[in-house]
Amino acid sequence: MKKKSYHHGELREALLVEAEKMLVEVGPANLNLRELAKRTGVSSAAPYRHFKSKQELVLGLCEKGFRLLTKVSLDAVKGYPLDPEAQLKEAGAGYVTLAIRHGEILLLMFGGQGQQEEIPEALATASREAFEALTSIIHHGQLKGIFKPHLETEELTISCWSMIHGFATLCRTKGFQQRLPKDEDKIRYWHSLSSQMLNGVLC
Amino acid sequence: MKKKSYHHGELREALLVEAEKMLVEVGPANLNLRELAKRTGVSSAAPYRHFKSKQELVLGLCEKGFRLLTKVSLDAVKGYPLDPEAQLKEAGAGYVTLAIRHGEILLLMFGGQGQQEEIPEALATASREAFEALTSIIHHGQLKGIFKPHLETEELTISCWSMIHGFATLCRTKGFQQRLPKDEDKIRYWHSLSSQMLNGVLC
DNA sequence: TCATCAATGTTACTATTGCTTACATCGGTA
DNA sequence: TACCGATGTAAGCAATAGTAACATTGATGA
Repeated sequence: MKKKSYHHGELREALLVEAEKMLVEVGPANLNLRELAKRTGVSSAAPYRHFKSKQELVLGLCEKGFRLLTKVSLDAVKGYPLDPEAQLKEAGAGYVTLAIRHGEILLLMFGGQGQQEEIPEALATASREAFEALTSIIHHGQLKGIFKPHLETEELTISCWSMIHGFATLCRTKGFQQRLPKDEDKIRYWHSLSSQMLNGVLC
Repeated sequence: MKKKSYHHGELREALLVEAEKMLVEVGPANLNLRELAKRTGVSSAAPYRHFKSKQELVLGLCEKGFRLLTKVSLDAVKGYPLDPEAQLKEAGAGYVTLAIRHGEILLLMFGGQGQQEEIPEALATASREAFEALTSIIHHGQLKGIFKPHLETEELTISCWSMIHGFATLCRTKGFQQRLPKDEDKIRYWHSLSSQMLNGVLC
């Protein structure tokens, strides 16, 4: 049981966790710090000790999201150590799962909020690492001669990311939800799509 | 020269036009009705005669966006009347152009704002029509035997849309902007990518 | 011709919310 | 143990979404 002291102890992390829950409930437009503070059990000014502004809190969420994204690719590599093609498909499936479970954050990451003028170093790093993790899969696939080796690695990565990212974000639109109501459907659909989509990548 | 009367005349449309300009300048989070009203030259309460809430104005922007998207596909068909493959590539290029010119609206359409609980009929229709316009290209391509005919049309459409949509939205992320700073670069890049990406679709 | 009316705009207001300032409380440490 | 930096609270300001009551207009029909 948590001690109920004057100081919270891990307020920053608690705020991020609560913020995502709230995001799911009320949407990005209705996320407000007063309510968030109340839910977390602190005064409305307390969050400002950990985030300079509401915007910075949102960027904190984005950073978490990119780290999740990186983990998706890394886990895919671990899951199929010697099979870049399987890694790529698995990474895509993980991406889709992420879109289902943490869709609101994904929207922040690639949506309006996370795309402002000044991007903090921590966020830029997290974003770069996510891209590099996927690039690594592609690169190894090229070295093994499974993915087209005559193309630029980056170009191939962007191509793959476009497919994965596009499908994952489309999964979150209303019209799509009607076609694929259940989460399992989306994953299954991804596996079906990825085969034909990756035709352009495989040798 | 405009007449300066008590009544504006076309306030609804004027607000939408001004809203997009403002969106580009200040971002979705900082879009506010007071400033928008001032820019349009009316009082801060006037917009509420045309939009029940700020949210509804945003949905109005989304609707405009989907109509632009529909036009992209229809124009591609007109441009290459008998060549579904060229139509598809052209539609993709148009999509990318749209992402460059009206990126903020595209983010609203597939981002958080446009994805709320109740979607008005007009917006749902506009969205459906955009999807159908692309579906139509794919379907004709299948009938002509250019696109894989043994696959479900819808599945093929989703596959294509994922690729196009993914690349178009990625075009708007910071990391990407560094790699492809100029607009022409992005279009050229698209043409380069689309060839390999469409490998999974063509016969 | 002109009284009427619906549409559309304005002014004045409230409630909410982001953020700041001044003060309170805690845990670690010299 | 007395201090101090980190972290919390309370109170309040300014901006903004939305509402209500009133003003202006052009169209309509007796």
